[in-house]
Amino acid sequence: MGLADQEGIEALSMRKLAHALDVVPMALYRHVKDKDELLDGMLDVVVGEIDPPRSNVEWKTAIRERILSARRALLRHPWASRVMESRTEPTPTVLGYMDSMIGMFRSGGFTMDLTHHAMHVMGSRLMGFSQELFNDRSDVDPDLEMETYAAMADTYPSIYELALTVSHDDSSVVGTGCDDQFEFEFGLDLVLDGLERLKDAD
Amino acid sequence: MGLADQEGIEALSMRKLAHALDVVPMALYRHVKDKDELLDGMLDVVVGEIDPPRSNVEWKTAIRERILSARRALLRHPWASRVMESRTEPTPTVLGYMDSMIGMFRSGGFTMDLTHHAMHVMGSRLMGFSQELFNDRSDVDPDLEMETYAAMADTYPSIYELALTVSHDDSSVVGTGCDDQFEFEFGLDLVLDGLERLKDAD
DNA sequence: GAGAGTACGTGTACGGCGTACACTTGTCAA
DNA sequence: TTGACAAGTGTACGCCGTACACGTACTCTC
Repeated sequence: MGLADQEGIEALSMRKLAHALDVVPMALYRHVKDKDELLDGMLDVVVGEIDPPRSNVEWKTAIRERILSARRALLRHPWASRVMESRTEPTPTVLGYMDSMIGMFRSGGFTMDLTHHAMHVMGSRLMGFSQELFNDRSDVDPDLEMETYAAMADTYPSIYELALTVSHDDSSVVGTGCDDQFEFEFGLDLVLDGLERLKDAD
Repeated sequence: MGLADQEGIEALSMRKLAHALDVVPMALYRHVKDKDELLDGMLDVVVGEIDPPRSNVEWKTAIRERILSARRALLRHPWASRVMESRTEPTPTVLGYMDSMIGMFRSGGFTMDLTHHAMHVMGSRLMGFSQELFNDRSDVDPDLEMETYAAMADTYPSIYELALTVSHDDSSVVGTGCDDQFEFEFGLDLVLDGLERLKDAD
């Protein structure tokens, strides 16, 4: 996980990991069945970092807090969401997390049906991230970025307009001006509020 | 794309593609810079299959329809969402699609700010899919699947309970009983309704 | 019609990857 | 002392993307 945190997930090959451990690649296979099992294990550690839910608070607060905790865990390991997306089968650890999450909805008064839909709606947000179309990594020079936007003005007028507005709103001079944490919570609350309305409509 | 549709995206290597085209692998590099450019091109075709928005309808209908069209395009090419997730930079085609989507919100009366948040909230749903924790491929025997669930009853009681309910609700005898299309539209409408409330609150 | 440019395909090769299989080595209980 | 067992080793295979140098055939100009 240290290697993935520092060098990026694409740098994590069985060979490089073995080298980092001063060991021959095949030695790893005494400990994991294959690379997938290694990745599953890494994810389990990340999921294990998610705080347990607080009790004696209403469902919305409890779920909100837990999901934000999941998000913090994922932000600590930038590779985790990408790996998570690539997994096709959940590990027991993840199943346990989902089970507990379902329980939180249920004990919050959700019908089984609405809980089901809720889990679907939450989607990857349950794990502390939400699939964006593209990760706007801001590892580019902000000035240059604005130039890029300016060059797009004719071709993509709406994107340009949006970029302008967002930048001006930002307290800093320029830059992407896009607060990921805010956007995440905005979406989370939108969904949770919507679910609450549906629940109370019953 | 035919090869990816039929054999799965993991079977699409430059070598296999070349073989399918009765050509030597390096010949492909006369047409694409590298494999990423090939994948980008494939996605562009998929995005091109999305119907243009209908005009003279309210924003919510227009956006809803367009996203469902995007979803149909993606369902035609099961590999597309996975590849989309893996992309890090949008192509001009995708930028165009996003630009048009932003425009739809704007002309629907959204402030620039709310449009910005809206785009984030929609996330991957904009492209016709939404990131699920795990794709419950139902390529397993339904009976066996229920057995699996039953075995999980003690360890994951909430998942078991949910699986039971969902199965019983289903009109068919058993099976996953999970209508992906319904769940997608459920989530889409939840989000769109929430956005509408925020828009009108201004 | 000759030559040059260009579009396209070829062949070989390199360095990476995951991992199957057969092997040694170190440790410790009986 | 022995023998089981956990851990690490070495070699090898078949895949992958793709750099680089080399054909080959068509087209366009003089």
